[in-house]
Amino acid sequence: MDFDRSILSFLKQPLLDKVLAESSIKVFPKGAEILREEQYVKVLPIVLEGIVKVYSRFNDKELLLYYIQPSQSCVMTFYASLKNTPSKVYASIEEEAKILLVPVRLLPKWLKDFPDLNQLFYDQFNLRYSELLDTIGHLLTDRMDKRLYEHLKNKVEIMNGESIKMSHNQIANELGTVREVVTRVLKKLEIEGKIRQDSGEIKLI
Amino acid sequence: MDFDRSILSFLKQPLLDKVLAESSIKVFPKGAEILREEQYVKVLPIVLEGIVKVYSRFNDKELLLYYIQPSQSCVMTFYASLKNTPSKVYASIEEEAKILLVPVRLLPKWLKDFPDLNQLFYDQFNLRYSELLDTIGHLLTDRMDKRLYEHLKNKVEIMNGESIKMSHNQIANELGTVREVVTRVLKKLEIEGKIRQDSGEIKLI
DNA sequence: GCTATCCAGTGACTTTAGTCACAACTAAAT
DNA sequence: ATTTAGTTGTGACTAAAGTCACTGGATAGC
Repeated sequence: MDFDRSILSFLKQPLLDKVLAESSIKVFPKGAEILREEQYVKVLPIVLEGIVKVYSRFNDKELLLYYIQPSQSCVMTFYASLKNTPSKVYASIEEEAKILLVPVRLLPKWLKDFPDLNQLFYDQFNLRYSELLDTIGHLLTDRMDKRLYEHLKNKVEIMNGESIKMSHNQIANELGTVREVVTRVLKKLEIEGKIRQDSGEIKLI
Repeated sequence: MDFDRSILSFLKQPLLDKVLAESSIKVFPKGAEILREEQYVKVLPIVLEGIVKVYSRFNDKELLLYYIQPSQSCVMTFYASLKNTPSKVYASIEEEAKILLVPVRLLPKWLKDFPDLNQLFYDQFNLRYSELLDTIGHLLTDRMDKRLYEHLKNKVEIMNGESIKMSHNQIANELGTVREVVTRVLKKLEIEGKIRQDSGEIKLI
């Protein structure tokens, strides 16, 4: 159980002890798929380190829904587990992640014994809903150049890095568009002096 | 307190009595705005009869988010009230509605005393999130003709009526597009024999 | 009646994104 | 070293949606 306890500060004693006693910790490598659509869920993941990406797929198009950062959980998984319904989304590891796996069979009891825990999930639900609303707003009103630029800006912030190492194709997927469009728009952003690309890296300016 | 009690069957005794004792019922006329963005909320509405429309606005464009049908509540309002944060969405009356207004100051206590109540809100949150996901899916993959047709189909189903009486402009707003596009696409759907328009009514076929 | 306002219809045009086809480069694999 | 697969860059084209400008109808208020 080697991790920074302050990450779980949202869990008060004595709940924290109970959770830790029943849970396990696992490290997942970059790129690992941890949740497939239609999958039934048996553990609730709480991210301790790293970044998890949650996305949806429509026909052949994908769309990034949100990132789960340390001390956040996947509220979609929570609900799916609570109701024992299959997940509607996918999750994969964006940056190698250490994840606390909480067995869901104990959740109902904990929610009863520690009602404050509900707050946590309400907050997450609300957060994700708000993000989705923003996404819709962007889809509806912004053109690709703005969407792409905001996406990149958001990405470097969340990864708290300098640059982005992704293929144009991957980026296109996250935005629900196609490679050529990304290539073209990136070039345009480069000419406008907003980004710089070299050797497969994209740097914001 | 004149309404069909079975609509509130999701509230078990003795909570139901407490809620009814503290709440009031009000009838709102078609078109009334009951929630503005950025508004702080003091009552949680539970729809007993009629339909409430919840929508969002991005710059000048609107987009329909969901309908609240009888026995449903507005989970966005719930959260806003719980956290005392302003609402991010708008709500207006689509069909004259009888609404139970539950004062939010009592909610925290009730949630503690009757933990099952949380389920209700989780369900609503999940429902709304799923709907929003669908909306995004349609925005991302469907063209206007399909979006419009599905929208109309959905609308008659929810209103359980036969036809739709709305101006092209209103429809355009709900879909986040403009009047001319709706006019044109409706004409196209009419030629394809999927709908019929006469004297301001749209009938599905 | 006359006028103001809202609504539907439509042609012409522009813009944006997506599609197609193909060339050139890189890096890993045998 | 040669093949293979994945990646980027581009030009030409298409399709969809949005914009503009204007028409004629319907309706409500005075």
